[in-house]
Amino acid sequence: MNDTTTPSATAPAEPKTLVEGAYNRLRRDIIEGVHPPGEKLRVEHLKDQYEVGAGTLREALLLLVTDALVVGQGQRGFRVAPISLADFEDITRTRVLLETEALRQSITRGDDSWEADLVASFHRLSRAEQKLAEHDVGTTEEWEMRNRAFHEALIAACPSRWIRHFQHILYQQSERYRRISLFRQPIPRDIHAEHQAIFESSLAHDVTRATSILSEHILRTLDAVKRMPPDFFSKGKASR
Amino acid sequence: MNDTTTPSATAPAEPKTLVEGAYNRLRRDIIEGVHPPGEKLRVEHLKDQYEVGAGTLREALLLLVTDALVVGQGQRGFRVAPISLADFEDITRTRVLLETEALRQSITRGDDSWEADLVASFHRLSRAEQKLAEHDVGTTEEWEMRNRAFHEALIAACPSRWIRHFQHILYQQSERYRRISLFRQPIPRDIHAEHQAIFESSLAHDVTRATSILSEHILRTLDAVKRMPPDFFSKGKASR
DNA sequence: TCAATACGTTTTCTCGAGATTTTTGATAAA
DNA sequence: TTTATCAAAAATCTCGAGAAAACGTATTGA
Repeated sequence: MNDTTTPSATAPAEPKTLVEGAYNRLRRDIIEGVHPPGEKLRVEHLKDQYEVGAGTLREALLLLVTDALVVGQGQRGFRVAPISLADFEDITRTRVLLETEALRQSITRGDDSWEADLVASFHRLSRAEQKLAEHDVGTTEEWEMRNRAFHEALIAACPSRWIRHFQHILYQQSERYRRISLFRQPIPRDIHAEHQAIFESSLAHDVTRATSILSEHILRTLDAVKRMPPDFFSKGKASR
Repeated sequence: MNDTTTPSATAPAEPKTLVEGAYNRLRRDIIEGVHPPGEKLRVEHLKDQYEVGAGTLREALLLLVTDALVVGQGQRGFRVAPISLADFEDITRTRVLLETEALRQSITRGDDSWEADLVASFHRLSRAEQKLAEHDVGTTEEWEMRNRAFHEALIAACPSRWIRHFQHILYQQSERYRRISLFRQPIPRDIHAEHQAIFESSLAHDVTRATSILSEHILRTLDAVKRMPPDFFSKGKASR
């Protein structure tokens, strides 16, 4: 929505300020689970870890409230936003609502340039999935970036900045759930096939088919998380 | 979504911290147009006006980025988010998408308690609209609060926190447009009749009718804004 | 007259220290 | 053992000053 909150997912874009730098690193660490859900985020400790002043780190935390990755309770500091199955179900269903609508508009309005970008990002994603299938270590990071880029390319032609903004937030949220759950067990789904089906029907401007497959694609991750051990979410309550 | 960003619209809830206090007052002033769109928000000037330190005011501005009422561009300070007809059209259509879905779920799941709250908030809104019709001065503030409360009561039974969160942001945005445009000219619409129709069909659990009327209700404000003088938005560019 | 450069001013960004508030831990009472 | 009270410790919130960057203005040269 603006420079401060969306530092361009494709090009990392050099942080122009210390606050932005701390914000970016903190966000990555939260999404990757370095700071687990519910953890107390003490300014005094974190300022050393991220090598910035106390005020600067506070501002970075405030910015993370924007992404709903951190919750602040006045006079009682900050915490990593907690997770729960109910929350992920909510995220997923809302994401389906927004992302299918965005894809519908994107396919309808998408021009040659949109198609070209989509082809490119699908190709990059395919390569990453190929490497992933060959069990190359250290490629999940790359896959995550390209998966995000692919999903953003799909809806890039949607003219609604607000839908894209909300989709960005929700994607970020679901990425957190995916990282701390899915990658701990082998992925049974043929994700590449799903992506290919979405890609081809989108390129063919088949709105009905594309949105339908995308919807299933997103919901399938919810099913996978539902099959996690039932006490998985309950332990992410508090750090003390 | 959390204490910091949603200080409970119904009960103003004493700000527990100076940052929250400055945040609340700044937000109100931006929505009411005291700080017009595009205005540069200089910390040095504003800290005296709102009687807080520079760092504190900076944090309040950061929080306003969450609501997309302020945009910050690293190393170049903050501005009131600009407005445009295209943006309002986007806000309105996205709001229709989310708010009709929320109402659908709310009507489906709403119990007796939801109905009771809805009846109460509609009554309060009706009284305010009565006073407004009698040209009582200084009641628009009250009407705004009750109108918001009514719209929130409608979707209160929607179980999705995320949809309600996004709806809250979009409502706030459209309130800004409404205040700086609609109330400058007499309101030709019979808004009370529209509200009554939404109220009655919702209470009757008539999903199709309720969502359809709500949709028209929201879109009608867009039509009204479209009839504003064409140079209305272009002057809200910059302050220098 | 216009463009480009250099200087001075304004503003933002950053940090560390002091004042409040919350939390912790121990002691005493029921 | 549990509950209540109170003091110490830790963390948060707040402020003002210094460093860095951006902006506006005046000067210079063509």
